[in-house]
Amino acid sequence: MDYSSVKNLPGSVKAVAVRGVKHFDVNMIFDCGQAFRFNPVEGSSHDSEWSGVARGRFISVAQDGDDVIIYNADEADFHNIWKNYFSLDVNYGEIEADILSRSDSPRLRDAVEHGDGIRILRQEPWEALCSFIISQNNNIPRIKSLVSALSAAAGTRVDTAGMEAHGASDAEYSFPSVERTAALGEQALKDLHMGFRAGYIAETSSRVASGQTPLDAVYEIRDTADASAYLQKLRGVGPKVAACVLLFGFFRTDSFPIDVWIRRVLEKYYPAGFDPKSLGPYAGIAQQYLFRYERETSVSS
DNA sequence: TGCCAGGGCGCCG
DNA sequence: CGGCGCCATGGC
Repeated sequence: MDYSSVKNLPGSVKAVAVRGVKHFDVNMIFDCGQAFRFNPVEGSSHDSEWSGVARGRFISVAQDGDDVIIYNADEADFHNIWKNYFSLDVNYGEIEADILSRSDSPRLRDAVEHGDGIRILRQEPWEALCSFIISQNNNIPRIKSLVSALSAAAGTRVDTAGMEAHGASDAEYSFPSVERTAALGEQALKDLHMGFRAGYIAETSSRVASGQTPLDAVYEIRDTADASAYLQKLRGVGPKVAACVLLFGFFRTDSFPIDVWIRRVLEKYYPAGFDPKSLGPYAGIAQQYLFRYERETSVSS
């Protein structure tokens, strides 16, 4: 547990305060490229605040030191949904210690120190799968734009009453179910500017929705390499996308996505080769620290 | 303006 | 199998 107490807050909008939160930095969590539907809240009265749609609900997550306030959620919602979504039932202190115990790389140590506060979100499998198909050969701002457009086109309206001051637009939409995505068809996806990804999403969504390759089956696959191979049966899913889906959509923390940024890290600091298994059961979380650290230290240089 | 982006596919040796 | 060109699009 990385929090100490939970309590409803009075106010015009329902809100829940989570106190004594550890290893939680809302800016890092939503700005590390794992989720694409949250944006910073302009004019927030908190130190930092991000809002967006997850699990079919519009929420805003504000942070002041060790206090986290979730707007448009109450204590029951926290225990039913958000505790799990933010993996607050997981002890990140132990995870960081485990990672560091398996490597003497000063680079990794720096990355972990600077990345403390990142948490892996437990996103829904189809949202993760579709989002990371969209992510291929794309940049994060445009990924967010495309995921937002897809949600508006095929998602359903979510309640934003009273959330205008927390970044809610006139209309917010859930991420579309795989069935509704499949119903869109390839041409509609092209019209959303998905480009060459339109065919991938059309084919994969109908294959999943029809039950030919159900995502639930992944839960039954013990070995992560086998789970990756299963996902790669889907069109538009290669090793990188599969790894991201396993890490962000199934919380398989040993899954280690290798993208262009991580490839640079490995080439520079592990020229003799690198085996993700050497980082243990939380290699995927270590990857997040390295990913953020590499991007952070290479901006305008 | 041109390079690049949290890659995968198809083809070629 | 390993390497390579291509794929649409727009951010920077």
